[in-house]
Amino acid sequence: MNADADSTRQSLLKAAYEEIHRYGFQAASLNAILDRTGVTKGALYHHFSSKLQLGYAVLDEHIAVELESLWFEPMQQPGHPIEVLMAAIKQLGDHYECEEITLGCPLNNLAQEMSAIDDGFRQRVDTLYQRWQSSIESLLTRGQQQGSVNTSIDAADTAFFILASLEGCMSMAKNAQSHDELMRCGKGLMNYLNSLRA
Amino acid sequence: MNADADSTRQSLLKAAYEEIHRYGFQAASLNAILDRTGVTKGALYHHFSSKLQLGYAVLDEHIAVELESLWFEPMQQPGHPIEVLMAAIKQLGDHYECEEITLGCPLNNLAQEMSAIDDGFRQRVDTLYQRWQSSIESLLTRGQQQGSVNTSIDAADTAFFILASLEGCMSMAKNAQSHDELMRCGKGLMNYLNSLRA
DNA sequence: TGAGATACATACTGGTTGGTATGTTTGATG
DNA sequence: CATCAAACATACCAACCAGTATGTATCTCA
Repeated sequence: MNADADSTRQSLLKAAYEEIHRYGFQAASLNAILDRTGVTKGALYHHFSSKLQLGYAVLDEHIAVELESLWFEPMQQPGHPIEVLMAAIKQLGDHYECEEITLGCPLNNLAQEMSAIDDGFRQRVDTLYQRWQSSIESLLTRGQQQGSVNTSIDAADTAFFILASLEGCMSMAKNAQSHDELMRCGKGLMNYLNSLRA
Repeated sequence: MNADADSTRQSLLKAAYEEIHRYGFQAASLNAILDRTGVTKGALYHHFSSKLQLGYAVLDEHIAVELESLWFEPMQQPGHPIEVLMAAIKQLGDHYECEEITLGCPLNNLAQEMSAIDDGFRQRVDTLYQRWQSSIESLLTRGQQQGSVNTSIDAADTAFFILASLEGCMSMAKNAQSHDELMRCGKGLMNYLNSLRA
């Protein structure tokens, strides 16, 4: 694939991501994506064999990459595990504020919409959630070994609950369409995280 | 409206609820709902002026009623607030197990899908969430007055976080398609609730 | 018993959807 | 320079969608 071809592919992915983020996968219109990019239908079907494959590519190549820089990288920071976690959540909240709270977490949106009706989506989302969860889990385990995190908790279960709460907070904020509600929820989450200290 | 007319209306609401629960509102097909019920299109548009109004009716007359019996009634039980809360959550989890975990919480599904693109849905969901939250809040407040709940927490913020976590847990379980994951998440939630005791 | 409203039933429409068939242009390679 | 595949472009299609126009039973009530 030459450079031009790759750039049209990327612009399709970006436009598809935005369209899906706003309207969901099923309601996302290929024609709208084409209008937005100026790409023609022939070009789209040259790069992606179907709407479904385009959706998978958005997950694999766009959302997964964004999650990498927005979450997995901040989690690599040194320091007190609880504080690293809080900082990562805070950063996620800030980014989330910028790009329209009302659109929700792209990953959670797709999970909600598609996991019950398409297994390809479900498995991809599941893989990302598992990586997400284990990144939290290993942070907690490290803290337990260092003596900075309460050893009476189960790291895996707790990590899972933290992730669920985080998604729940973003979900509630999306519906309330209010940053205040997100902050409110964030407060509850921070309280909980503090209760995990040793 | 006579008894026959009301029963066709109810069967439309039920089928619409099921179709929406599985595929979402936008992807729900009126023809599929008609096939499922044996009702004709003329009858449907006699009872509901549009697909949107049908969707609103599903929220107002089906989901709201279900939430009433599944949550608000159990919350009226006497006893230790934290234990009442836990019992209500457990009951919700049991019911949730029966009717296909993979379909998710009907209210949360609609919130996710529609709140960003239709204000009628958003406001209805918001109202239900607010009632849901304040039912938890008043339980916590009662506990604080009785001395059974930690007085250092903010009842409103905490109630909001509990609700968000609950929705998050159901959301994660939906994607994982596993009751084990729901239980895992429930364990985390129970731990958190226990930490709120005085 | 007759008039009018309620409760349907049937057939249809315009618009949109994802997808395809068939072309043309462009760029790499021998 | 010729060749061939990659990278598009245009026009079209059948299926489906929500919604409507128009007709007909049935039920109520004066």
